[in-house]
Amino acid sequence: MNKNQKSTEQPKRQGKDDMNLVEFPFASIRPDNDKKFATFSREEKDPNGNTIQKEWTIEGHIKLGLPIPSTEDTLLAIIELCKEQSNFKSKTVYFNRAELLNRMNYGKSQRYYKRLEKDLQILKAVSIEYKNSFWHNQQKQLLSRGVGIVQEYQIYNEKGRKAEQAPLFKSFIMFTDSYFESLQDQYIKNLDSEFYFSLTFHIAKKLYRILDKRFYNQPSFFFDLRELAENFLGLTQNQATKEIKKTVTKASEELVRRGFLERYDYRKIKTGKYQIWFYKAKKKPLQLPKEKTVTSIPDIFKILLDKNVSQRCVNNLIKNKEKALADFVIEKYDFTKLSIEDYVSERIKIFDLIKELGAEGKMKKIENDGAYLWNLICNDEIPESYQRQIEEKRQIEENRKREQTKRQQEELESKKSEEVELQQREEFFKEFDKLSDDIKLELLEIAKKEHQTKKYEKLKLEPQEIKEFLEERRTFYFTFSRVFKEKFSQ
DNA sequence: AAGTGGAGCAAAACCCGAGA
DNA sequence: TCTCGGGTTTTGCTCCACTT
Repeated sequence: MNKNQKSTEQPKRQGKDDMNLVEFPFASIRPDNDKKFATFSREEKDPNGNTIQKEWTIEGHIKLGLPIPSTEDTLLAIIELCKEQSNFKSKTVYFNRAELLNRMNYGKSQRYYKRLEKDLQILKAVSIEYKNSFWHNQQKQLLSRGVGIVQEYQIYNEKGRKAEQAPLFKSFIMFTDSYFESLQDQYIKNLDSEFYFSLTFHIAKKLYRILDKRFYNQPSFFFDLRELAENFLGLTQNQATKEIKKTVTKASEELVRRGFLERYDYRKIKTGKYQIWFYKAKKKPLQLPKEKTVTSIPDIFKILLDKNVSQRCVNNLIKNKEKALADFVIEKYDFTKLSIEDYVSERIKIFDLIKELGAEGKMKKIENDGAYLWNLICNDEIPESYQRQIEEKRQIEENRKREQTKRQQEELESKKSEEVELQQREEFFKEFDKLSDDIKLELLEIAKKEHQTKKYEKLKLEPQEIKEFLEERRTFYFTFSRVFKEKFSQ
């Protein structure tokens, strides 16, 4: 951020998200210029419990193909701009490429400029056909509808001079009437665009939007893993489950790391079929947690002396406070908000960590403690390699803690499910005892055939032996009890 | 048969310095 | 402030050997 910018607080960004677009994969994660359209469909229940078949087809640019993840980012940034510029009163949105890229947290290299142009080309060409899947917020019903997004755009090269005021000399995009109307109908939700654009993985971004919508009125939500991957996130169809898991895990991890999710977990339904559960974080971590114990001033300076910082430097620091530090350090940190004691205490912690790494042989050893620490305080000089190591260490510790809580959670859940299973077993054997010998044998034959392995193919048991056998063989018991349920639920 | 781990690939994303 | 060029890293995916 430019230091010369006005010191007044930046107005809060007014990100908005198109709720119809959240529901289906808009951008293909794996770009393929030859693929000109994609269709997705799924069954859902309407509020009355009726099953509806939703379908969604997106057609891309004749040469450039389907939208890519950045196309979706560009669209969201433009929607945000539209809200900021006219509160959805005007379908024309003016922009400057550098500012738009900045908004999306992208760099300003030529690639991004080219990509932005490509995104606009694609947005202009894209057409979406909703079948039973376009929610009309005024009619309050699902419609079938075909819409384009961008009717027209212009890129004006601002190079070397400021954009002139006349609209002719500005870059702009103009939404199509139908798309603009849907924006005005307010089937849009707030989007924390600062957070959204700060996410690294495109899949994490999409997942964030989907979950943010779901979490509106409930703290947890689950999806069928494959359905989520293929029909919401837009991952390649028919990938092996473990591949889907790998990708979805990566995205979910980022959302946990960034404090949006408290946790997520997989539940195996049957072989190759998983549910994934997401739990919303209770509080959004707004800032780094403050240390509870702040060492008092005299203690801090004693520590400095203990670590061989010279008396002269310490005196200077006591007398002049932050003015004892290098100018650029004073500029870098806001000492109206950060006390000098906290700043020094933080540096000492960093120093201790670096020292520890040196002792472990992971880093070059510090030769002169006092000089090093003073340099760390006065010039804020933290070697990059040390920073990396510290970051690594922090991550390892964080992961360890997360793993621990996850394990505890899993143990608790498995205990619970064990209890449930025990109860079910008891109930099952109660019913089982009532069966006649013939039925028991008949069920055994069916279960042998339906069991996932063939190892019981030649099993011969007397009716009175079946119960004991089932009590000992857990997996076979499951097959048997399933067969039992199927037979008696008819 | 389903699941895991790792190597490797192509393309996109990212980074950074230099020039207009 | 915008554009360009290049080199490096990351990402989504496939393939294969191995384990459960």
